[in-house]
Amino acid sequence: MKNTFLSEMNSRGFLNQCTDLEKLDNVSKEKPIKAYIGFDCTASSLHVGSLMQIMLLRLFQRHGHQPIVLLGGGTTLIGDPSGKDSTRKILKHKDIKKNIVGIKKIFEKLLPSRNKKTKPIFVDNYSWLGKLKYIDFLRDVGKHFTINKMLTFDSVKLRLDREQSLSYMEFNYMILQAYDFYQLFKKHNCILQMGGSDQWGNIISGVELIRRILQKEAFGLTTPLITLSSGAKMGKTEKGAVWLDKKLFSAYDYWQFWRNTADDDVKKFLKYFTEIEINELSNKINNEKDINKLKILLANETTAILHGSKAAHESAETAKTTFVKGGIGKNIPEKKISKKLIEKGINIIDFVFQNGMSSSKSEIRRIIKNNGIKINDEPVTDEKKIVDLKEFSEKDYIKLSLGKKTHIKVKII
RNA sequence: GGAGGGGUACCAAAGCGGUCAAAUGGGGCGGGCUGUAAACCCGUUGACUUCGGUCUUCGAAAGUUCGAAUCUUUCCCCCUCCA
Repeated sequence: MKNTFLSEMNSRGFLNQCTDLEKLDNVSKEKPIKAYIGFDCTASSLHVGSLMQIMLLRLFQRHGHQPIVLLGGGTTLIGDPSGKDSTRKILKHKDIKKNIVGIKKIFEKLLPSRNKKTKPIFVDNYSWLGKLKYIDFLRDVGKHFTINKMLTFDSVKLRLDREQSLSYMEFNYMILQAYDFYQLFKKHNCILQMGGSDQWGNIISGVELIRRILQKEAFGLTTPLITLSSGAKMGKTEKGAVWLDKKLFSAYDYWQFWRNTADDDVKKFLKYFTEIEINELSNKINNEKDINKLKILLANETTAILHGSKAAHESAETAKTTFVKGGIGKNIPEKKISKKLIEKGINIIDFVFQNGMSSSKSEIRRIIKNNGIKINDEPVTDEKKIVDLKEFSEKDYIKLSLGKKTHIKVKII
């Protein structure tokens, strides 16, 4: 294979399954194609769980193709049963609309749009699903699906096997997604649908629907499921989901998230989540003995892609001064406190509590007992300690730490 | 429609009148060792506390009792088997 979008996908480890790899490669070599990935609109932002799909769209663009981002304003009303144990709570239409606005912003940041030929096309499947007429839909689309076959798809089968209920509404999800593909094929000549491996069933339903109605060939391909060495789900931390929106998850935290990647996941993540040329990347991976340097590289690259290289640089510097030099970096969250309060003196527990480092005073007490609270890197041993101006004798701020990783700067104003 | 089993903390799961803020395991958190990793070890894991305690928890509500997660009644929800 030459350096095509598929060959790069393959060498970066994105390729899991494809309906017809060879043919798709040929078609995409001849001329630019369009591909789509659908995204649920269950929240107002996306989190790293969706990042792989976004990286895939960027890769697709780099090779001169045009991506279509399908925002599931219609399908989110139903809820995809794939890979889920139970029915999700049903969202209101107006919430979904709000979510779409938020999610679109993320994409606008992550998918370059300067080049007219590769700039992303945004569609909301509510625009056609919302207009469907039930009887017509059943006659035109429903007749192409057999219950026999639908029952064999994992999304349905697993639920039934486990005797978990699957509503008729959810049962229809795959038909709607198949119909989406059909619509995009017709309207935009979109010949490829991509997605995570759990989407395989839904994707091939669409490929088949297109073949049946239009007698045309469409393609589907999936990416592997990301598994962490720990077995946990990607993107969950003690602070909750790792959002791609700066307001929900700061650039510094984002950098830290990647910096804290487990050893066994680093190489894989570098391939997935950075855009370092693949040969160059392989060299780096093979020659770098110090795995921590690779983690820093990963954190720098991923943060630069999402929040810009300036934010990445600052986060790296902050981490360096905070963790390596034991100082206090620029991007450390800063809290302010009035001089008056400090002059009066404030109990350490209240001080930590008011700075939002923990939501429970009991927890703060416990952590103090375990030497987990530090002021300017000195452990606080007495939970009755009063914080006053003495602590600020050298500078107008102090470094307050909870555990090894949570540090804030408290400044007097 | 019939018969039975069950709902306990973040999750799983013990407890079945007082010694229960509730065993144990997982997860989380803090510490140690390290490399801001993994593994391992120690501590901790309802809230508040003047560290004496106080308050709120065992599906929901009402009741019995000096005293209830434990007994009674009603209600809600899950599951298994049979038809």
